[in-house]
Amino acid sequence: MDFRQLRTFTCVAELGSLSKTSDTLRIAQPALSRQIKLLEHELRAELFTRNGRGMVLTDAGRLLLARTSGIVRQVDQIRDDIQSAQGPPSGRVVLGLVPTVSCVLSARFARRCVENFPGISLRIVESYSGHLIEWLHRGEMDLSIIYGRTADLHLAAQPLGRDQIVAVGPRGCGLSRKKQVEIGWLLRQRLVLPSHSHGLRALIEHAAALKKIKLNVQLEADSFRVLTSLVEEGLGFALLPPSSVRGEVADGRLETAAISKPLSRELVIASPVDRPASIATTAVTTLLREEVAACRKEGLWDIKLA
Amino acid sequence: MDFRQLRTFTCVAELGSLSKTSDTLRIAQPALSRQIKLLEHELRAELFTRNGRGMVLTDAGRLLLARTSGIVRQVDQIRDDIQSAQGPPSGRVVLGLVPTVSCVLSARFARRCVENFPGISLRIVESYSGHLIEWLHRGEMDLSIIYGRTADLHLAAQPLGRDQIVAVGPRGCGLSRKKQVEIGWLLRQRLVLPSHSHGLRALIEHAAALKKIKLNVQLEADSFRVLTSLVEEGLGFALLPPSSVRGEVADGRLETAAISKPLSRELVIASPVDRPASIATTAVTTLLREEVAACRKEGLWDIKLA
DNA sequence: AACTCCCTATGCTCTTTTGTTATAGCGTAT
DNA sequence: ATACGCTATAACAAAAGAGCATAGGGAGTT
Repeated sequence: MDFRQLRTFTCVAELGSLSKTSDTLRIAQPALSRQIKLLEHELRAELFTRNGRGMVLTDAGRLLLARTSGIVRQVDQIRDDIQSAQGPPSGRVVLGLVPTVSCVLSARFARRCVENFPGISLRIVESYSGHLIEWLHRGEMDLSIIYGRTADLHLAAQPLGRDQIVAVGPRGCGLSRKKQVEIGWLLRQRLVLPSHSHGLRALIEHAAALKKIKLNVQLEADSFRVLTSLVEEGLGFALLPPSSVRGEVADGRLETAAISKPLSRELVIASPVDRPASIATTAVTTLLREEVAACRKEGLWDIKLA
Repeated sequence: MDFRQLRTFTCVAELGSLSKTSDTLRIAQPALSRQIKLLEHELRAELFTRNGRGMVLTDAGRLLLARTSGIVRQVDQIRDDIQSAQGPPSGRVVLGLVPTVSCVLSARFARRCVENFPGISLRIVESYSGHLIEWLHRGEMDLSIIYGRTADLHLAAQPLGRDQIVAVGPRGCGLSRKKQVEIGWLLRQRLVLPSHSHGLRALIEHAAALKKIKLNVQLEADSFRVLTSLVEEGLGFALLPPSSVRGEVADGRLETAAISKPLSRELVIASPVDRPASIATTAVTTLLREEVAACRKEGLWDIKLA
C-alpha cells in the first residue's frame, strides 16, 4: 500500500471515474487503472464496481475511503510540521468562528496572525455552530470557537469563558444599560432571531420553554448584518452578546439592556480529537487565546472567565 | 513521502543505525541510506545527525517519528479492516485488564472470543491501571478495562458500572457477609495492599486520608495471586472486589465482609482517542460488554450499573 | 438491432525508481 | 597510529511505474 495509490484512490472515489481522474491528476488513465487494480489485489477486495459510465465504490471501498482521507491529511500535515519545527510555524490553518464572535475578533485576529506568523496561511470561516462542528468532524477545519456543550460532540474543547446575552433594540426603544429588562417581558416581544441551525436560537428557545412562553418570531435572519439591520429598522428585539453590537450601540443606532435572569453561553475552542494538531494549529490556538484575553482587557468583549 | 520510507525511517530511528536496520529489514544498507536522504531532501530537514557510531535523531526527526508511528499503525489497521468488512472480523486486538477484573473475565472471555471471532487474534495483557493507560496512549493497546476518572486522561471511556470493594481476611478471622465492618476499624488493621501504581491502592489511600488514618501497610504485593495467598496466611486484611476472590471464599480459604462506608470504583472500557477503532476492536468491545453483562446476570460479578 | 460514445482493461515500450555490490571516507576507540 | 565500524557514493541490475495504442464492453440513441 502506497501513498500514491491512496491519493489516486481518493480522487477516483470522489470523481467516480478514471478518465476524469486522469484529467485532474495529469496521469494517463491506464496508469490509474493499474494502481487501483494493484490496491484491490493487495487488499484482496473489490473497491469499485465498474460499469459503462464509470466506477462506483463498493462497501469495502467506502470503508477504505473513510480511513484514508484522514491519513492523507495527516501525511500532508507532517510536511508543514517539519518546516514549522525548524523555523516559524507554517502551513494552512482553517479557523471557524460563529458570527457574533467573528465580528469582534476576525479582523484584529487576522492582522495579528499575519504579523506573528507570516508562514501560516490562515483561513477564517464564519458560520453557525452546527456547520462548524460538522466541518471539524469532517477534518475540513482545524479549530473553531463555538458554544454549547462539547462533551457529547467528540471534540476536544478548551473553555474560554461565558458570554452574556443582552436585549438589543432600535434607537429610542427605551432600553438602557442601566436598567435590566424582565426576561418574561422580553420573550413576549416581537423578536428577530437567527434560524434553528444557530446555537443562539437554541439557547433562547430553551429559556422560553422554561418560562412556558411561546416565542413571537416573525422574522428570522441568518446573516448577522441582516439581523442587526432589521432591529435597527425597529422590526423587533434581538438577543445577542453585547460585544457583537458594540459599534452600533456607540453610534446610537442600537440600544441594549441586561436581562433580569442572565442568559449566557459557554464559549470554547473546539478541535478534532481524531488527529493531532499541527504545530501551526497549536500556534494559532495560543494566539487566539491571547487575543481573546486582550479583547477582554480592552473592554471590547465582556466575557466572564469560567 | 512514501510508506516504505516511513517504515525504514521508524526502524532506523529505533535501532539507531543503518547497518542494524539493514540486518533487520534484509535490505542493503546503501538503499536505506538513500531512502533516508531522499526523505530528508523532500522534507528539507536533517532527520539524523551522523556520527562514527550510527545515527541519532534530530529534533525534526523526533517530531517526524512521533507523527509517523501513528500513521503506520493506522495503515496496517486498514488491511485488517478491509478483510473484516467482507467476512468475519479479523486482525490483532490487544486487550488490557486490571488483575481483579482479569481473574473473573479472562478465561471465559477468551473462550467466547475465539468461538465468536475465529479470525481475530486476541492478546490479553494483565497489568495495573497506570501501565494500561500508558500503553493505550502509546498505541500498543486497543482497549482496556480500567477504573477511575478518564476525563483528564485523553481516553475515550464507556462506563461499565461500579464495583464494590469489600474487606477480605483469612479463614476464621470473623468476617461475615452478613455483618458490615467499620471502615475506621478496618483501615487500622494490618493490611496487605498492592503498590502505588495500582488504582486500588490510590482508592484506599484516599479513604484513609479522609478519615485521617495512617495506614498500617507492612506487606505489599503486586501480584494478585501473591496478595490473596498472603491474606490466606493470616498476614493481614485486604480490600478487594468480591468477584476477584469468589473461588477462595467458596473454598472457605478466605472470608469477606462489606464495609460500613461503601468503597467502590467506577469501571470503564477505555480506548485511545487519537485513532479510530478497527472493526475487530469494535467487535471485541461489544462482546466484552456482553460478557460483563452475562457475568453480572450469573451472579459472578456484583457490579452496579451506573 | 445496429451504432455510437464513453469508459475501463491490456499489451508493449520507455523512463524512473529501487536494490545490490564494491569501495571510499570518516569518526571513535584501543 | 591503526584497526574497526559506520555511513556515503558510484556503477550496475532489477523492478516498478507511466505513457501510448488499442481492444473490449455497457449505456443510450437512432
